[in-house]
Amino acid sequence: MKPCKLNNNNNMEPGLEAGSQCRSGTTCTAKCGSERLENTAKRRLAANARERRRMQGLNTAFDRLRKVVPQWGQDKKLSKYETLQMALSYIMALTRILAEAERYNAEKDWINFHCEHFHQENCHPYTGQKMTAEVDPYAQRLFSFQPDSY
DNA sequence: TAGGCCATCTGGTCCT
DNA sequence: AGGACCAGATGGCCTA
Repeated sequence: MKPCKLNNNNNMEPGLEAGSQCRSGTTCTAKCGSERLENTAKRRLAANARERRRMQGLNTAFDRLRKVVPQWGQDKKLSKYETLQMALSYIMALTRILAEAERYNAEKDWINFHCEHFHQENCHPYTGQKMTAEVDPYAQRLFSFQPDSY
């Protein structure tokens, strides 16, 4: 039999081992030991259940992440590792898009301002029209996102 | 059948 | 003290 390693039983003094004296005065015999084992087993089962719930929560979070991350081919669901890698790549791509868009807007404003004041005859001021990917080099460059290979 | 992925159990550690 | 978190072990399922 294993020694009384655990000190969580109220009847046991810390550090006592099987066969030594309990607080109640009884010896730590089969009954005491079996109660302790029972408590240990109960706590283990409770811990297992908590761990299961925790992992289920984690998996739910992974499923939610899979839904918002690009999936290359719908046939096979991304593994957890792939999901994290894809999320990382996706966030970086979106960050790049934002940065480029801001820079693009700044350039556009500056050009419009420059035209209004200095070169009106040669300018084609920005009208807010959408540009297609075929004619807009920025759009082509920004949406060429590919997942990292690993 | 080997390898990848996953769920679960378990013991240890940290935190409240 | 008890719960959360973590990492290692193990076994099942699936696919190439």
